[in-house]
Amino acid sequence: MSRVLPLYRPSDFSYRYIDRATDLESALAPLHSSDRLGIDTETTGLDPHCDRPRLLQIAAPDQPVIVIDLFKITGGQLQPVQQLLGNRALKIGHLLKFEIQMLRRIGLYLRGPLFDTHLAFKVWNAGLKRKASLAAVVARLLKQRLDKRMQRSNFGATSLSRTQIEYGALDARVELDLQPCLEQRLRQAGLWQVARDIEFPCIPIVAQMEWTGMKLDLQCWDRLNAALAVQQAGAIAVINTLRRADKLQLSLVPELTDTVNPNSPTQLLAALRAVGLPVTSTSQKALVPLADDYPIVRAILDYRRTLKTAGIFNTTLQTQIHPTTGRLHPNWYQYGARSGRITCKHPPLQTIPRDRSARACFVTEPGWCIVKGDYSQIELRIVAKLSRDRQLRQAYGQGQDIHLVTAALITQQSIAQLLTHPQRDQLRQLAKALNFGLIYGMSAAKLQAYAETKYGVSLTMTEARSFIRSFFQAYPGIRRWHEQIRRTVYARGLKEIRTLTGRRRRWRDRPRLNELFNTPVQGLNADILKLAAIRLASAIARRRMQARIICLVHDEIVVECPKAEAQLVSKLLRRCMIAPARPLLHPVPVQVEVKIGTSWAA
DNA sequence: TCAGAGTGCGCC
DNA sequence: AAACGGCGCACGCTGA
Repeated sequence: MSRVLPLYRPSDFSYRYIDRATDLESALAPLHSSDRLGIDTETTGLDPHCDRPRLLQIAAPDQPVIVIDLFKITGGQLQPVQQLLGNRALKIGHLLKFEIQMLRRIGLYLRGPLFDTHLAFKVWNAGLKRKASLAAVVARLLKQRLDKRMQRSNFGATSLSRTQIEYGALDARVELDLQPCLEQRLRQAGLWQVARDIEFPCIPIVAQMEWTGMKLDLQCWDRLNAALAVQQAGAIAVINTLRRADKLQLSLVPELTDTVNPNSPTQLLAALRAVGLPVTSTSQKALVPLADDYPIVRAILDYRRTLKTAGIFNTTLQTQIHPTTGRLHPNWYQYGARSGRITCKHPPLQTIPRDRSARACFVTEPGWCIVKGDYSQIELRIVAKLSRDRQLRQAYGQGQDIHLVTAALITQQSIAQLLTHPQRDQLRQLAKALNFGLIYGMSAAKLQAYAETKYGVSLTMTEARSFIRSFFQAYPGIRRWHEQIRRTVYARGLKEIRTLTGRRRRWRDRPRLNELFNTPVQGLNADILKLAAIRLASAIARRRMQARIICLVHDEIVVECPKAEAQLVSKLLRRCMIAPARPLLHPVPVQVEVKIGTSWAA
């Protein structure tokens, strides 16, 4: 049963509304001695490149909240505000990436250590589906109700109502009450380091990525889409030879029957069965084995592949180019995935096809270039570290091709023998499927399907089972690592697991084993990427360079910089990616590949 | 009519 | 018993 919570309204609450530049300096003076400041803005909208901040509310302990009207006080008059925002006090806010961008819009820069109550709540709750809005966090932690009715009111109005101003002041004030409460919980749960050293320092980078965005070469993109359209037309022509099964039976005039909609699994399945194909599903897994024998199946798979690229990117990507900046400004979610990974949408830059032709459309301004760094096989290296498997560690230690090593181990051949093996490439592909699947506890049935669809390797169930057996015999450390997680977490019914840095993922119900195997790996991967980005951003800032991080894709950092900075950026990028990873993966070596180019394809 | 679960597939 | 994890998006389909 949900009881109605009391309205949030601290007894000592007061505020001062400042709309004259002459009052600003004296109003802010008492706040300079405070070591923590609650920060909030009220804006005319959510787009930092179109909309404007109207109010800036700054709360300090035992002081009235200062509410500054940014329509009335502007430009150089805001100098005293910048002094405060740039000082060494802890800046506390909810979703600070947004405040940072809005303030930047009017030339104010928020500096100093940050404490984000949204992210702190995420760190504490990762894995649980809990709302993390300010009101939700206040309700859960302070057991009070935050009045949000003014949130969508018109903050662009010439004069603001008393209620609007008070509402803004309360939002800044509540940050001061939330922060110690959240910090205590994080400390008690052993999550303070993750919040302080990883999540909070990452906020300005995320703000920067949203603010800067990425440039799309529209002509390049159109050419790509034209080529895709041709491929797609070809595939559709083949598919159009299919007729809707229901009409096929009913109609005496086949010419008038409808062709099947290739996007409808139901219609497709019926049509394929009607022409005599032995299928029970139209999933990739079911269709791939038939592709060689039936052109129609090949056409369906081709169609789906081209549709994917064309569908998302032809229509949506172009419409998402910002009218003011001419660039794509995705939303980045710093704690988007339960594992701690960053996610991205509108547009989903992290799912842009990997081929050169697609990524080459992501470019930069004349005189600038793109430098990108990739971790080589970071997930498998993390497994080598966590499982302490001797084989795996040794292979990485000697810089061997890990997929080939696995191929050698399961076939009981030496690598030298394998190099001259007639099916060398196929065996390596199979080993790749094993490496990526089995570390997270994949079943024989799934392995069979996975090897087929992803790597084009056909296996019988018996073969799949025997490969799994050989895999774990070859890597007994991985088996022990699984066993240990099963024993110490799964069997005890624990509902959380952590990464090496202490990041935690929780479950409401009992987690599945596979999730328990995966989370420490994917989570540590996220930790490493964030640490690397933080290090790089600070190296760039220290040198007052113009370079900026514009995209993070799980094991990849993309930077944009003037050409003159390229060499230095590539050096820093490599150094900053290796530095945090090395101690976390020790003794497993880290490998980073850096490229300089004029597009994301580099 | 519309929200939402389901399918399928792009990325890591 | 059931079994690789993490996402976002477009689509057809379903049920209220």
